[in-house]
This record gives sequence, structure tokens and C-alpha cells, in this order.
Amino acid sequence: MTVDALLEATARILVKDGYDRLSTNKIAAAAGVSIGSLYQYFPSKEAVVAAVIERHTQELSQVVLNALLKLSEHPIEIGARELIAAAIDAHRVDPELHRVLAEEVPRIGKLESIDAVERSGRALMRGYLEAHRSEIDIADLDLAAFILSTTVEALTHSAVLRRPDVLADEKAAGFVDEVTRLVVRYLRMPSPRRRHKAIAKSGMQIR
Amino acid sequence: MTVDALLEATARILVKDGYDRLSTNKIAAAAGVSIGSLYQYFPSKEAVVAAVIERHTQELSQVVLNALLKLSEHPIEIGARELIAAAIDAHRVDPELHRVLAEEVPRIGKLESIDAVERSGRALMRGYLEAHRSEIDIADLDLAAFILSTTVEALTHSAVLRRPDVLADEKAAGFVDEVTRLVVRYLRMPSPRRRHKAIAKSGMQIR
Amino acid sequence: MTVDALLEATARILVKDGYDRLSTNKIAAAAGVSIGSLYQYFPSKEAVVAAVIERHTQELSQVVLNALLKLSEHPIEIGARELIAAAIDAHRVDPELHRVLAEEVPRIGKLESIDAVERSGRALMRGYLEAHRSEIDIADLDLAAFILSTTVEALTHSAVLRRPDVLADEKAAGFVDEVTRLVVRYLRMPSPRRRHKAIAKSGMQIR
Amino acid sequence: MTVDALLEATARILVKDGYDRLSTNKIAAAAGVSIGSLYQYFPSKEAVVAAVIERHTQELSQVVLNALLKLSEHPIEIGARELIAAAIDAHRVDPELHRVLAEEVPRIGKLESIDAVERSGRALMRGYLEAHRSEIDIADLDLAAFILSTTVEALTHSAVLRRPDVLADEKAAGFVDEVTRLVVRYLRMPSPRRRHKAIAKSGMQIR
DNA sequence: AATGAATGAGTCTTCATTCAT
DNA sequence: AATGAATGAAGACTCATTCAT
Repeated sequence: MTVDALLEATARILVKDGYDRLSTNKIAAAAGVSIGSLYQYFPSKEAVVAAVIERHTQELSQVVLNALLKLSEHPIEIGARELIAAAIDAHRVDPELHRVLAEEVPRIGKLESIDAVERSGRALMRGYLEAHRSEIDIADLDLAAFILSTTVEALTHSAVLRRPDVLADEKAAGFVDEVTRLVVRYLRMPSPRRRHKAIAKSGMQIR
Repeated sequence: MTVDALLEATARILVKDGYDRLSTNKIAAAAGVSIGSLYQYFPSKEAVVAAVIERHTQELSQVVLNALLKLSEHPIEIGARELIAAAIDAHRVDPELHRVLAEEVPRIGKLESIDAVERSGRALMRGYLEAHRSEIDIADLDLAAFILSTTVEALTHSAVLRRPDVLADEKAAGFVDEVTRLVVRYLRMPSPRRRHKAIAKSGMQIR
Repeated sequence: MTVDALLEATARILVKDGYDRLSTNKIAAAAGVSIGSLYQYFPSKEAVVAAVIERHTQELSQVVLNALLKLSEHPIEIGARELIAAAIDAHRVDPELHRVLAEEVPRIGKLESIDAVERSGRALMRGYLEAHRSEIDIADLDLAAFILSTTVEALTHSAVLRRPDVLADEKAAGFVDEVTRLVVRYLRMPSPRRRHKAIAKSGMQIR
Repeated sequence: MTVDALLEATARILVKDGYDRLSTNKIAAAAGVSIGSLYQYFPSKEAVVAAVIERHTQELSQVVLNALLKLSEHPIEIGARELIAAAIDAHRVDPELHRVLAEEVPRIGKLESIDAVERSGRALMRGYLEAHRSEIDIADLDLAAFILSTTVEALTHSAVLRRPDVLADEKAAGFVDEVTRLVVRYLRMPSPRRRHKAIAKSGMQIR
């Protein structure tokens, strides 16, 4: 309970004042516990922030994972669309916290959990691409996974935090369409004549 | 000269120690100037950092602009490729400084110059798209400009800072190819020969 | 048992880290006891340290007393030698603990037990001098007792802690000889009658 | 001036409250300067205390050295007496400070200046013994120097700090006599032939 | 008798900023 | 213009001690 109050208070201050003005005294005060209690559970200020990052990234992952589980069977047109929608949802969990965590908090300890999330996102993406290899016109799956996860993350992050206008009710669908198009065109094998399983699979093309 | 030494010292400390451990006393000492002189030229610590950001973004813009001026005539296949190469070059100006500026420095004053650069990048992009409207299969040019500039910036940033391996000599060309493909397929009008709904949507192309 | 573990832990920390870095939390942790249990047996940090001092000085006294009991009959040449050897032995009980106790621990409550030991040492010494008054060329026995106990304590303390070299196997006897000589010459009555080793050595003479 | 005020304040607090209750804030307050100024001149609390030790030992050395310079020619009866008087004087410079420094301050950095003073005292003593080798009945001059400097330091320290009664006006001479006797008898070559002027003067007595 | 979470005053130290020279 | 001593608020963290369980 004390720990929870501390994490919650830290997140609130981070959002309100930024990382620069975060202090352990403030955290304790905002959490309604004494400064000593903070140090009973966390060895340092960094450790508190790390726990907040951890908790936040867990939540994000949850959202994205839930979506991914459902879509693995879908063809990429559908899969991409759902994935993008999930990424936007994930960024909506606590957008301002996400912004501060992503943009202000110094990377502590090289492979901090934010990077861990990125890596696991990339791995997931790679797995998906492999499962859909037949639909896909790409040689280096690792590179593609990097490009796609970076792109989708950047676009949803920017959209949520910098351009909320593109996500307004009447325009959101257009944004998702557009990003889906970016992704699908990038991946999609050209299949000229008609929907023919064999051709698509063989990766042949007819001029 | 004093101002220059201060900015240089600030950039060095930022790279070496991170924003958190930057202090005006350290800056003055590293610049070989008295702390009083710092305040003769800058009203506050933030102002010094802002000037460093300003200077850095000017340098970046320079690199990108130089490239852009040459390519406006080129068809998008060529244009995109050059633009991406230029973006990578820009991120190579002072990668670690760029990282710290992008990831650690708190956004001071809402529309800070990094955002300004982003906006001007978007405007440039929009101009380019307009000029090539005939080649392009896109309705909302503003949205496309946002998507493309965000994507290219994110990919080159991540590549330079997080995945230097994809920019290794023997692989760099592959990376540029791939990003170019992402951009071009996204933009390129489907070739008129066969108007086929699926084809159009899938972003296929016939070479 | 708990008390013992606490005292032992305190002594260990004192030796390892010094008085400055001693804390009740550390003590309890090192003793494998909860901090609450410490306060069940000791009213304060000082009380714990006082108990450690007490225990240590008891051990010291034991060593010295054992030696003293045996030597009261001996003439001062022998008595002094045994006393000095006993003092060295006593300082070897737990030299580093002794050093910390003597050099770092603030004197709590004026007549702290270390001083008590000194006083009782002086009393013992005075008793011995009285018993051997006939062999001794000294008027103020109190003053002599102070001088001798201070001298022997300082020399053995310094030898054990600061100059372990003078106590190395092959040199230890020489050190004891020398200190014995210091003490015996100081005390010994010049005996005019005949050339006696002691007389010659004491450098005294009557015409 | 600021530095001086800080050292003075530190010494005062050390005497009044002990090392344990010394704090940089207290020092600054007592010195009438801001805490920031303290850290302008000293990198840490330890450094301030080290400077106080340094200053104090310089003063002590001064007193002892002045005495020593004058006495090197004198025979040991005189020399010893003057040396002892000088040692007492030295301990009277700031006795309580000396006590705290000697008994409470943790030895920082092995060869801390107090040890340095001890070493230089021993060297001086050794030089003196060498110069008077002909009067002396001792083989190992190093050992003798160690014994004598330790003894005289311990006796004067204890007398000044623990037994001010033995230094009371009417008894002080007796104390000096007695310590001189300890030293001289220890050193003096037995010279059977004749009474020596110096012997009489030195306060030796034959009863 | 034992536990250990909670407390908060107090510690050392840093740092942006001022201002007299 | 330049200097750098001085300032003191604020920050991270420690620790002796209490007390409900």
C-alpha cells in the first residue's frame, strides 16, 4: 500500500512538474508518508522512478499484447490496422506520463525497461512477420521489424502527444487508415492478376 | 568568443554527464570563464541550454536543407532516397548531443526550438509533396507530411543512436533502400494499367 | 543469547567500520535480530557501546589480574617483567577493537569504564609498590603509580597497535627487556654495598 | 579570513560538543558564514577537521621545537627536564581540543597528521639521543626513541587532561622531577667514579 | 519477547544566482 | 567586461527511536 502510494505520487508529480522538479521529499509528502518510509522500500530516487517506468511499461505491454493475441491469424491488412489501433490505445493509458518518461527521464543503466519494451515489441513484430511470411515481400525480417516497430511507435506517440488533432473523433479513422496503408504497402507482396493463393504464396510476379 | 566557449562547454558536459549533472558552475569552469561572465551573456541556466539547442538545430537544418534544395526536381524515388540519406547525415553531426537534447532535456516553453525544427521540416515536406502531387496517391497532404517526417526522423534517429549496426558500411545501403521503399510505396500512385481495387489498396507496383 | 549476539555484532562493526559508521539498525541486522529487540535490552545506542566497552575491559582486567596475582611476591625485577608481558597480552585480546574503543569512541558520562579500568590499574599498582616499599626509592607512591601505569599502558598500547614490528618474535624479548629496564631503574633503590648487576644497571651510586 | 573563522568555529564546537555532534551546518553558523562558503574552501566535513588537526599540530610542534632547539647541547639531565616541560606546555596550548582530536576523531587516511607529528617527534628524539650517545647506556636508539617519546607524550597528555591535580602549582615541579628521573635513569650510563654537577642539578636525589 | 514498518529531525552537499570589486 | 566569493534554499539520504501487532 505504501509502495503503491509512492508510485502513484511519483507519477503524478512527474506529469505535473516534470522530472527536473521531482524530489524524494515531494514524493513522500504527496504520498502522505514520511521520507523515511520511501527509503524503506526504495534505495534511491532513481529506483522509485525505475519502478514507475516498470509499472507503466507493464501496463502498455498489456494493452498491446491483448491486441496482438487476437490478430495473429488475420491477414496483414487487418492485423496492421488492429495493431495500430492498439498502439494508439496504449499511448492513451497515461499520455503525459508516457511523454515525461520517454522525453525527460535520463536513461539509467543502459538497458532500462523502456528499451526492454522496445526490444520485446520488436521480437513480437518479428514473430508476426514470420507467421505471415507468405504474404510479405521482404527479405530481412529483422530490419523490417525494426523499421515497423519504430515507425508505428513514433507515429502513435507523436499523434497522441503532439498532434491530438489527428486523433479527434472525426479524423481518427483517417489517421489509422493512413498508417495502415504505410505499413501494408511496405509489406504487401505485389499480386497483379487476381487473388490467387498459389501465386501470392510463391512470391512470383507477373509483369 | 566567451559565448562560444560557454556553448561548447555546455554541449560537452551534456554529452559526458547528461542534463541532470549539468550546472552553471561546471559550464563556466569548463569554458575557462568565471561564473559571472556566464550571467553576463545568459539570464539563466535554461537560456544557455536553449542556445545550445538552437545552435544544434541550426546545424541540423543546414544539412537537411542543403540536400532538399537539390532534390526538389527529382521524382520521388530519387528524392526520397536523398532525403533519407540527408536525415542520416544530419543525425551524425553530433549524435550523442542530439540524443541528450532529444531524450533528457525538459521541453522548456512549449514550442521549443526542437519542435520548431519539426514544424519547419513538416512544412518543407508538405511543399515537396505538393510539387509532386501528380506522382502521389494521397489526399491529405498535411497528414502525409506529418506521417513521413515523423517516420523518417524516428527511423534515422533510432538507427544512428540505438542501432548503429544497421548503418555499418556494408549494411547502410540496405537500410536506406528499405526506408526508401517504405516511403515510396506509401506515396506512389498505383500504375494505371490495371485498375484493380485490391492492387491499388495493397500498394503493389509493377516495375 | 540475543544480548550476546548484539554485543558481538557491535564489536565487529566497530572494528570494520569505525564508531562513526555504527548504527543501531546495522547492529540489529548484523546480529540477526530485529531493531525492536535491541531496544528491548538497551535503552540507547550509547548503552550498547557502553556494554561492549564493559565486556572488553572485563576481559582485559582478567588477563592482567591473573598475572598480578602470581607476581606479588616476586622482587621488582621479576614483577615488572611479568606485568609488562601481561599488559602486552591484554592488548592482544582484540587489538583493533581496543584501538577503536580507545581512539574513536567519545567518552560518555565522564567516568566511563575505560577510565575505571585505569583507576583500578593504578590502585593495583599502588598496592604492589607499597608491598615492595623496601626495594623502592620513591617518596610519592601515588604519583609513581600514576606514572608507571600510564607509561606501561601507553607503551604496550602503542607497541601492539602502532608498532607491531617491535613485537615480532625475534624482537619482542628486547622490547620487554627495555620497558622492564625503564621501570626497574625508575623504582630501584640504589644499594651501596657491592657491585650488583642491578646496581650497575641502575646507574646509581654513592660516591 | 573566512577560512580562519571556520577553523576556529570547528575547534570550538569540537571542544564544546565533541566530534559526534559536529556538523557542517553548525560550523558555518558558528563561524557566521553561509554553508556554501564552507564548501567553497573545503571539499568535505572531513577536510575541515583535517585542517583543524593540521593547524593544531603545527602549533604543538612549534612549542616543542622551540624548546628542543635550545637544549641540544645540554646534558641529558637538563635536556630531559626541559623537554618534559616543553611537552607539558605544548599540551596546554588547547588541552580540550587536543583531547578531542586525540581521543574522538577517527583516524582519516592512515598517516594523518597526528601520526606525522609522532613520527617527527621520534626522529627528533633519535637525533638527540645520537648526539648524546656517550652519556647513554643504550644499544637500540630507535627503540629508545620510541619508548621515550611514547612515554613522555602519554605522561604529559594524561597529566594535563586526566590529572590536572599533579600539575597544580605546588606539585608541578614534583611531577617534572619524577618524569625526568624516569627518563634519565633509563638513559644514564652508570658512571661509578664521581658525582657530576649535572646530576645534582637535575633534581636527582640520593637518599 | 520479538518484530519491523513508520517516523522525521537532521546530515552533508549542490547549485543557481547575486554583487562588490 | 570580467571576476569569483558569498549566499542559502533545496535536495538526497541516514538513523535513533517508537509502537502497534
